[in-house]
Amino acid sequence: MELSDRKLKILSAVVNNYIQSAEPISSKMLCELLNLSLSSATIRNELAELTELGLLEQPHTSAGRVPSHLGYRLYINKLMGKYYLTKKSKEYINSILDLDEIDPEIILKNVTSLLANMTNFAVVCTSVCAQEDYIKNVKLIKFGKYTAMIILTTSSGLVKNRLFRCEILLRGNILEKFNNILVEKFVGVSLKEVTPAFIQTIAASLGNLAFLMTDVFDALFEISKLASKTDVYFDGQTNLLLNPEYDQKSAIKLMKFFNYSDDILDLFLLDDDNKTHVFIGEELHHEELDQSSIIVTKYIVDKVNYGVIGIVGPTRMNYTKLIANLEYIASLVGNKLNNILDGE
Amino acid sequence: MELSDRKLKILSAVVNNYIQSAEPISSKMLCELLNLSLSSATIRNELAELTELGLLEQPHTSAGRVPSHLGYRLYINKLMGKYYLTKKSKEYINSILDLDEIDPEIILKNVTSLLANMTNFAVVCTSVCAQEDYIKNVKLIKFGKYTAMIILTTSSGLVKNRLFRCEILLRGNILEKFNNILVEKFVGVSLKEVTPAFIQTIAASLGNLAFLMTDVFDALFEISKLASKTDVYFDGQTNLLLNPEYDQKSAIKLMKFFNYSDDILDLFLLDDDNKTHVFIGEELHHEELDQSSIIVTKYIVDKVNYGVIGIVGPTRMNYTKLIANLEYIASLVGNKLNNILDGE
DNA sequence: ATTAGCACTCATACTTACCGAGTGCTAAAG
DNA sequence: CTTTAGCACTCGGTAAGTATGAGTGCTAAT
Repeated sequence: MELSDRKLKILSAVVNNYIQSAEPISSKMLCELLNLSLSSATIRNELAELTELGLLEQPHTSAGRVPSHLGYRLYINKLMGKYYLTKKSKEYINSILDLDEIDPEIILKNVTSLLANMTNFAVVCTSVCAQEDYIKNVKLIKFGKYTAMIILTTSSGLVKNRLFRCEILLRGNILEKFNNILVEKFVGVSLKEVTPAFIQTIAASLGNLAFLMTDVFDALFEISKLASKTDVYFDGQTNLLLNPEYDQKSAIKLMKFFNYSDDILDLFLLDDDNKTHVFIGEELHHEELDQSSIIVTKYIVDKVNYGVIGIVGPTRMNYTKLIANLEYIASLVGNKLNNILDGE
Repeated sequence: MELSDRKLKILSAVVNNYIQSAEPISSKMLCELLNLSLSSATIRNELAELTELGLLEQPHTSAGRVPSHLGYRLYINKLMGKYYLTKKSKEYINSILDLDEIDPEIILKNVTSLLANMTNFAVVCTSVCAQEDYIKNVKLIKFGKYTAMIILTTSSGLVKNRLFRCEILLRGNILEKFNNILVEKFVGVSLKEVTPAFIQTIAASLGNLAFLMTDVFDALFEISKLASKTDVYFDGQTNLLLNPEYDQKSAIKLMKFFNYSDDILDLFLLDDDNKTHVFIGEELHHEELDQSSIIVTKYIVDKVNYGVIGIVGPTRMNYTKLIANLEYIASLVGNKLNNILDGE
């Protein structure tokens, strides 16, 4: 079914204005805004049909129109224009990100909080999904007579460390020996490969020594597991409280969802394409998020690896502007991490 | 001015019951609870005098009584009994903390979230305030042609790492040389001593080499600064939304305060004594916290060093129980960290 | 010093009324 | 066939009035 140009124009106007004002849009209001030299009655007819089609909704009989989820969907897919960031806001973003910082973890935390503050919504950001990550270096540092620390650095710039306890007395340069073995056997190994079975194989090749290294291997396994788990940075949850669409009750629900559910990340998983995606309300399939939308995109590192950055806010959000900001920041982050890892 | 025993008993009953019910306490209610074989009229007279003294308040003329800040203060200082944790809840706490984990950062994060979940309030916890902390080890790891990572471990078990960029090409074993110098010159040095001036002195003693190490020294300075800054773990902010005393508006104010104010830590600074402290409402001197109280205590590590753990909630909270839990957990954490650092 | 009794206060809930923004529909005009 | 003026209708929001009942303060008797 085809929609007339006029209908599309009207729908577009409703969405744009509702995003601004948070109030249902009336026929009279549209009359003024569109200056199509049409009477409000005509607009009303059009609105009625758009409502019939499920693209608009009425909070109650005597209220103006509000976009439905379908309406938003159409708007996002077809109608909304492209937003171009002002030079000023680009500069602002650059000024925050262009610090000398080259630690990926810190950069990503900064990005998350920057975006949360700029948008006044909640922001989720993941570390680089370490599909192809391998062990770049591993260090053992003596800490006490029976305690040591293992520090693992990966090809994607991640550093994880962990204290662990050894059953055997760590005297002399025994840790150094262990360290040499770890380096020899594990540097260059993909994180995914570091399984108990794999470690077992290595251990077997070491004869008696392997027995002394049980705790070291355990620690290596744990730290590898940790390093291959995607980190999730989450900021600005409380920003959502400031939005009129969330009353106390739904805000509480939302917060609980964010705090107790471990699978927020699932919401941000994307297909293979590198486009920005928008999920609206019910499309998220979580009752708590029916009034919320998510905009999510990838930042690409090293051509194949990537992380995701996403914004969570009420369905009534300024999609064009947010998408522009998000994509700009994602591209910056991608570049930045690329530069760092290029090992230049 | 002396208060009769009976008055104290009544005040105590008001606080105890108000903590439970969150509703103003009436004279009739007290009559039943106290079974002093007094009529409600007598109680009313007593209540009037306690109100006169500023220990109780009335939300409005025809409502029951609620403790004032002064009332809470008296209750906490003099009246409340000691709460003994049940074996079961001790066991519960132990079961969560007695994991094999020996990484201080992870332990403290766990403690913070455990306490937040147990109490349903917000919890703040600091890392060990590193007054006496010194550099235990420092490592340089090559990362790219011009990038390296510095990893600092301190005597209190802290590990901080940071990527940094070098102007000079990092070829051969040059980093190893630098590393040896750092270890030789800086291991054992107190974190507080690592100032630009101190570094300058060291550099001067190295002659030409110092020039090549500029970036390394910068990185060392940055990472020392980072390591000597107390970490603050904060959890359960959104729990506060669940409390009836915070309506949308005050909750928003509170969240803003928590998010944007860097000096939350100030609220938790304590004197030299090792007792648990309670700050009630206005005593905190922050308008946003007028309806809130803080309970805070120290965990002691190594006899002299300590960190703090604190609970933030509405003034109407179960002080005895919370104090008991807090102190128990603090002592566990102290012991645990002691064991780890004892280097056994 | 204690208590029964009573008038008084005030938050809460419920009803009623009214306003006005906005709609849907109809019938006339273009 | 499209557009529009006009009008009745709907319904959320606000305000004002009313009843209810829990709880108080005070007085006078015990």
